[in-house]
Amino acid sequence: MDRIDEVLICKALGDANRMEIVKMLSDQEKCGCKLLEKFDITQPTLSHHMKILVDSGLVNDRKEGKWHYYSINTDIMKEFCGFIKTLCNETTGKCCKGKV
Amino acid sequence: MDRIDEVLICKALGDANRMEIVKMLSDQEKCGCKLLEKFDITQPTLSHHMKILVDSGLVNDRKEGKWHYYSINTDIMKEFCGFIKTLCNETTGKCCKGKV
DNA sequence: TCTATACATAGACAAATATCGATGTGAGGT
DNA sequence: ACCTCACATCGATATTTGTCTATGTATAGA
Repeated sequence: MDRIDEVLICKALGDANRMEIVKMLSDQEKCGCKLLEKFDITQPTLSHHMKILVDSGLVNDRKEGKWHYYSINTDIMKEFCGFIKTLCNETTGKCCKGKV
Repeated sequence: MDRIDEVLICKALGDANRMEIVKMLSDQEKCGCKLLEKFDITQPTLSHHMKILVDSGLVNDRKEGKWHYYSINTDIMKEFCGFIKTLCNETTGKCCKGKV
Protein backbone atom coordinates (compact mmCIF):
# COMPACT_ATOMS: atom_id res chain seq x y z
CA MET A 1 0.00 0.00 0.00
CA ASP A 2 1.33 3.36 -1.02
CA ARG A 3 2.80 4.63 2.22
CA ILE A 4 4.21 8.12 2.34
CA ASP A 5 7.94 8.70 1.84
CA GLU A 6 8.78 10.80 4.89
CA VAL A 7 12.29 11.63 3.74
CA LEU A 8 11.02 12.78 0.35
CA ILE A 9 8.42 14.96 2.06
CA CYS A 10 11.01 16.48 4.37
CA LYS A 11 13.27 17.17 1.42
CA ALA A 12 10.37 18.88 -0.31
CA LEU A 13 9.75 21.06 2.75
CA GLY A 14 13.46 21.63 3.30
CA ASP A 15 13.66 24.63 1.01
CA ALA A 16 12.54 28.11 2.03
CA ASN A 17 10.68 28.79 -1.21
CA ARG A 18 8.86 25.47 -1.22
CA MET A 19 7.96 25.84 2.44
CA GLU A 20 6.46 29.23 1.67
CA ILE A 21 4.53 27.75 -1.26
CA VAL A 22 3.07 25.04 0.97
CA LYS A 23 2.11 27.63 3.57
CA MET A 24 0.33 29.62 0.86
CA LEU A 25 -1.47 26.52 -0.41
CA SER A 26 -2.52 25.52 3.09
CA ASP A 27 -4.62 28.65 3.05
CA GLN A 28 -6.22 27.93 -0.30
CA GLU A 29 -5.77 26.35 -3.72
CA LYS A 30 -3.75 28.56 -6.07
CA CYS A 31 -2.63 28.52 -9.68
CA GLY A 32 1.00 28.59 -10.72
CA CYS A 33 1.01 32.09 -12.16
CA LYS A 34 -0.47 33.41 -8.92
CA LEU A 35 2.27 31.71 -6.92
CA LEU A 36 4.92 33.05 -9.27
CA GLU A 37 3.93 36.64 -8.47
CA LYS A 38 4.86 36.16 -4.84
CA PHE A 39 8.41 34.94 -5.40
CA ASP A 40 11.55 36.40 -6.86
CA ILE A 41 12.23 33.36 -9.03
CA THR A 42 11.73 32.56 -12.70
CA GLN A 43 8.90 30.43 -14.05
CA PRO A 44 11.10 27.38 -14.77
CA THR A 45 12.36 27.47 -11.19
CA LEU A 46 8.83 27.53 -9.85
CA SER A 47 7.95 24.68 -12.18
CA HIS A 48 10.91 22.75 -10.77
CA HIS A 49 9.77 23.35 -7.20
CA MET A 50 6.17 22.39 -7.97
CA LYS A 51 7.33 19.13 -9.49
CA ILE A 52 9.24 18.29 -6.31
CA LEU A 53 6.21 19.13 -4.18
CA VAL A 54 3.86 17.09 -6.37
CA ASP A 55 6.29 14.16 -6.52
CA SER A 56 6.51 14.13 -2.73
CA GLY A 57 2.74 13.69 -2.63
CA LEU A 58 2.15 16.78 -0.53
CA VAL A 59 0.64 18.82 -3.33
CA ASN A 60 -2.11 18.11 -5.85
CA ASP A 61 -2.02 19.41 -9.40
CA ARG A 62 -5.39 20.05 -11.05
CA LYS A 63 -5.32 21.21 -14.64
CA GLU A 64 -8.06 23.48 -15.93
CA GLY A 65 -7.58 25.01 -19.34
CA LYS A 66 -4.24 26.75 -19.42
CA TRP A 67 -3.96 26.84 -15.67
CA HIS A 68 -2.62 24.42 -13.11
CA TYR A 69 -4.28 24.67 -9.75
CA TYR A 70 -2.16 23.48 -6.86
CA SER A 71 -3.48 22.46 -3.47
CA ILE A 72 -2.41 20.58 -0.37
CA ASN A 73 -3.00 16.83 -0.49
CA THR A 74 -4.66 16.71 2.88
CA ASP A 75 -4.58 12.95 3.24
CA ILE A 76 -0.83 12.85 2.70
CA MET A 77 -0.28 15.82 4.99
CA LYS A 78 -2.33 14.13 7.68
CA GLU A 79 -0.32 10.96 7.31
CA PHE A 80 2.86 12.96 7.57
CA CYS A 81 1.50 14.77 10.61
CA GLY A 82 0.76 11.42 12.20
CA PHE A 83 4.26 10.24 11.43
CA ILE A 84 5.85 13.29 13.09
CA LYS A 85 3.70 12.57 16.12
CA THR A 86 5.27 9.14 16.43
CA LEU A 87 8.68 10.82 16.67
CA CYS A 88 7.85 12.70 19.85
CA ASN A 89 6.57 9.78 21.82
CA GLU A 90 8.41 9.56 25.10
CA THR A 91 7.67 8.35 28.59
CA THR A 92 7.15 11.76 30.21
CA GLY A 93 4.61 13.03 27.72
CA LYS A 94 2.92 12.71 24.38
CA CYS A 95 2.65 14.98 21.39
CA CYS A 96 -0.68 16.70 20.80
CA LYS A 97 -1.29 17.11 24.54
CA GLY A 98 -2.00 13.51 25.33
CA LYS A 99 -4.23 12.71 22.41
CA VAL A 100 -2.74 10.27 19.97
CA MET B 1 11.20 34.26 21.43
CA ASP B 2 13.19 31.38 20.04
CA ARG B 3 10.78 29.98 17.52
CA ILE B 4 11.64 26.81 15.65
CA ASP B 5 13.12 27.01 12.17
CA GLU B 6 10.82 24.72 10.24
CA VAL B 7 12.93 24.69 7.09
CA LEU B 8 16.06 23.82 9.07
CA ILE B 9 14.18 21.00 10.78
CA CYS B 10 12.91 19.65 7.46
CA LYS B 11 16.40 19.80 6.01
CA ALA B 12 17.63 17.86 9.03
CA LEU B 13 14.95 15.21 8.46
CA GLY B 14 15.46 15.25 4.69
CA ASP B 15 18.23 12.70 4.73
CA ALA B 16 17.61 8.96 5.01
CA ASN B 17 20.35 8.39 7.57
CA ARG B 18 19.31 11.29 9.78
CA MET B 19 15.68 10.26 9.57
CA GLU B 20 16.64 6.80 10.72
CA ILE B 21 18.68 8.26 13.58
CA VAL B 22 15.71 10.33 14.74
CA LYS B 23 13.46 7.27 14.57
CA MET B 24 15.95 5.37 16.71
CA LEU B 25 16.17 8.22 19.21
CA SER B 26 12.38 8.54 19.39
CA ASP B 27 12.45 5.11 20.95
CA GLN B 28 15.12 5.94 23.51
CA GLU B 29 18.21 8.02 24.24
CA LYS B 30 21.33 6.55 22.64
CA CYS B 31 25.05 7.29 22.57
CA GLY B 32 26.94 8.03 19.39
CA CYS B 33 28.93 4.83 19.26
CA LYS B 34 25.71 2.82 19.59
CA LEU B 35 24.21 4.74 16.69
CA LEU B 36 27.33 4.24 14.61
CA GLU B 37 26.96 0.47 14.80
CA LYS B 38 23.65 0.62 12.99
CA PHE B 39 24.85 2.54 9.94
CA ASP B 40 27.26 1.92 7.15
CA ILE B 41 28.97 5.27 7.55
CA THR B 42 32.20 6.43 9.15
CA GLN B 43 32.43 8.15 12.51
CA PRO B 44 33.14 11.63 11.05
CA THR B 45 30.05 11.31 8.87
CA LEU B 46 27.90 10.42 11.86
CA SER B 47 29.40 13.34 13.76
CA HIS B 48 28.44 15.59 10.84
CA HIS B 49 24.85 14.32 10.86
CA MET B 50 24.54 14.67 14.63
CA LYS B 51 25.68 18.28 14.43
CA ILE B 52 22.98 19.03 11.85
CA LEU B 53 20.34 17.36 14.02
CA VAL B 54 21.47 19.19 17.17
CA ASP B 55 21.69 22.52 15.32
CA SER B 56 18.15 22.09 14.06
CA GLY B 57 17.02 21.80 17.68
CA LEU B 58 15.43 18.38 17.20
CA VAL B 59 18.08 16.50 19.13
CA ASN B 60 19.67 17.01 22.54
CA ASP B 61 23.30 16.21 23.25
CA ARG B 62 24.14 15.17 26.81
CA LYS B 63 27.79 14.50 27.60
CA GLU B 64 28.72 11.93 30.20
CA GLY B 65 32.38 10.97 30.48
CA LYS B 66 33.61 9.92 27.08
CA TRP B 67 30.13 9.42 25.75
CA HIS B 68 27.60 11.70 24.13
CA TYR B 69 24.02 10.71 24.72
CA TYR B 70 21.59 11.91 22.08
CA SER B 71 17.85 12.21 22.55
CA ILE B 72 14.83 13.84 20.96
CA ASN B 73 14.12 17.38 22.09
CA THR B 74 10.48 16.74 22.72
CA ASP B 75 9.47 20.38 23.10
CA ILE B 76 10.91 21.25 19.71
CA MET B 77 9.40 18.15 18.13
CA LYS B 78 6.01 19.04 19.57
CA GLU B 79 6.28 22.56 18.21
CA PHE B 80 7.21 21.14 14.82
CA CYS B 81 4.31 18.72 15.03
CA GLY B 82 2.00 21.65 15.77
CA PHE B 83 3.38 23.52 12.81
CA ILE B 84 2.76 20.63 10.42
CA LYS B 85 -0.79 20.49 11.70
CA THR B 86 -1.35 24.08 10.60
CA LEU B 87 -0.41 23.02 7.07
CA CYS B 88 -3.29 20.59 6.74
CA ASN B 89 -6.04 22.93 7.80
CA GLU B 90 -8.72 23.02 5.17
CA THR B 91 -12.46 23.61 5.06
CA THR B 92 -13.53 19.99 4.69
CA GLY B 93 -11.58 18.65 7.64
CA LYS B 94 -8.84 19.12 10.18
CA CYS B 95 -5.66 17.24 10.90
CA CYS B 96 -5.63 14.99 13.94
CA LYS B 97 -9.26 14.02 13.37
CA GLY B 98 -10.82 17.31 14.38
CA LYS B 99 -8.83 17.90 17.52
CA VAL B 100 -6.44 20.84 17.30
C1' DT C 1 -4.16 30.85 -38.55
C1' DC C 2 -1.63 33.82 -35.77
C1' DT C 3 -0.58 35.37 -31.19
C1' DA C 4 -0.43 35.46 -26.30
C1' DT C 5 -0.43 33.03 -22.02
C1' DA C 6 0.64 29.14 -18.76
C1' DC C 7 3.58 25.77 -17.98
C1' DA C 8 7.34 22.02 -19.02
C1' DT C 9 11.83 20.51 -20.60
C1' DA C 10 16.81 20.77 -21.68
C1' DG C 11 21.23 22.16 -20.75
C1' DA C 12 24.51 24.83 -18.02
C1' DC C 13 26.52 26.35 -13.77
C1' DA C 14 27.52 27.70 -9.05
C1' DA C 15 26.59 26.52 -4.38
C1' DA C 16 25.42 23.21 -0.98
C1' DT C 17 25.93 18.66 0.81
C1' DA C 18 27.21 13.78 2.04
C1' DT C 19 31.00 11.32 2.38
C1' DC C 20 35.77 10.05 3.12
C1' DG C 21 40.76 9.68 5.27
C1' DA C 22 43.82 11.94 8.34
C1' DT C 23 44.38 14.10 12.45
C1' DG C 24 43.24 16.56 16.90
C1' DT C 25 41.09 16.47 21.69
C1' DG C 26 39.55 14.92 25.97
C1' DA C 27 38.44 11.44 29.32
C1' DG C 28 39.44 6.91 31.57
C1' DG C 29 42.08 3.02 32.56
C1' DT C 30 46.62 0.56 33.33
C1' DA D 1 53.21 8.48 31.33
C1' DC D 2 51.06 5.83 28.00
C1' DC D 3 47.31 3.84 25.55
C1' DT D 4 42.59 3.37 24.13
C1' DC D 5 38.11 4.89 23.16
C1' DA D 6 34.52 8.42 21.86
C1' DC D 7 34.01 12.17 19.37
C1' DA D 8 35.30 16.66 16.70
C1' DT D 9 37.72 19.08 13.07
C1' DC D 10 40.05 19.63 8.72
C1' DG D 11 40.58 19.46 4.00
C1' DA D 12 39.26 16.94 -0.31
C1' DT D 13 35.89 15.19 -3.50
C1' DA D 14 31.88 13.49 -5.90
C1' DT D 15 27.05 14.18 -6.02
C1' DT D 16 22.93 16.76 -5.43
C1' DT D 17 20.43 20.86 -5.80
C1' DG D 18 18.63 25.58 -6.85
C1' DT D 19 18.79 28.65 -10.28
C1' DC D 20 19.21 30.54 -14.77
C1' DT D 21 18.50 31.13 -20.16
C1' DA D 22 16.67 29.17 -24.17
C1' DT D 23 13.26 26.63 -26.15
C1' DG D 24 9.16 23.46 -26.61
C1' DT D 25 4.06 22.44 -25.88
C1' DA D 26 -0.69 23.19 -25.15
C1' DT D 27 -4.72 26.05 -24.69
C1' DA D 28 -7.56 30.06 -25.55
C1' DG D 29 -8.81 34.08 -28.01
C1' DA D 30 -8.79 37.30 -32.08
